[in-house]
Amino acid sequence: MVIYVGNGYEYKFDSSTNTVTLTGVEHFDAGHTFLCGQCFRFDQEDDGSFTGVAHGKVINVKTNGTTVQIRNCTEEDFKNLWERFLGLDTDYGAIKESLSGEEHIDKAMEFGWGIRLLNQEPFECLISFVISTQNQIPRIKKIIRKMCELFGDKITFDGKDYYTFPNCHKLASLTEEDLAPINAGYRTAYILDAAKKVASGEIDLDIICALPTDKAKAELMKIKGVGPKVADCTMLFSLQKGDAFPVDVWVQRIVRQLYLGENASIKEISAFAGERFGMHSGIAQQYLFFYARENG
DNA sequence: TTGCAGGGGTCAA
DNA sequence: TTGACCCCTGCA
Repeated sequence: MVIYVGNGYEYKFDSSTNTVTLTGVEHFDAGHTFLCGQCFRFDQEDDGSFTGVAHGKVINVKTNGTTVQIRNCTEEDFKNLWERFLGLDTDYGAIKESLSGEEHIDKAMEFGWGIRLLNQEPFECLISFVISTQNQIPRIKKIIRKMCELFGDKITFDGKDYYTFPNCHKLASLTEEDLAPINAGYRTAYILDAAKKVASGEIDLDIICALPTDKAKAELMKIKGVGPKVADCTMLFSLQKGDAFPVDVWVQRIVRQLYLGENASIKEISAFAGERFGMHSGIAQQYLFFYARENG
């Protein structure tokens, strides 16, 4: 069975192995997408593929040129979850065209040609980036892994155990003592504050998603441990705010070096992004971030 | 082996 | 605007 999906590629579904194979997919590479720092729950396998958990399910994603293979994936889940999760419903050719025309961003886009913005689950994304503050990726992943092991649900794939991300009610029911084993340090209180505000409805991520970016950001920043950077990451990676431009140390470095000079403030960097990259600031940030980090 | 600096920021004063 | 912050890692 071959079905035209409508975003420039075709897909085949093999029900005997629960594998979806897409052909003719441009602008997508699993390594670029999962290693550019937007998510912490997908790990690389020996064969170069990536396995991770989202939406309470495990999938394995492998790219080879313009072919994408997704294992442990039903046809229904592909259409309802993974096409959107992986950003395969978005026309990256058009986005890149609108961003190009200047040497630095062109070089960054060429380098990270296969990055797509994932559409992650908002609560998981929020908590993950609260954990990310003043922290390094291996430790962020470790804390999240431990939290899922202790408070998520176990699912098995390929003979290995994986764990779902605990929901807001589960986390809101915990104490700092319960969370002590994950070693999140001072972030533990922030995790609990976020979980309680979301569980109680004081912070409604669906409503925030429908707000314009500046208002959504102000709402998110009512949570302890959520400043401008964490709010921008949450909006960009899970609330479809493509104009959000998270400014972290790497982005500061590269924007100063390439565009604005040593003395540019974070405010000036944000303003520059809005003017230069507009509604696609977020994906531009990912290209620049990946380019900066991979090249020191 | 031990000690120290610094890390995908944020809070509080 | 500035220091402190949990804990971990890399590096003398």
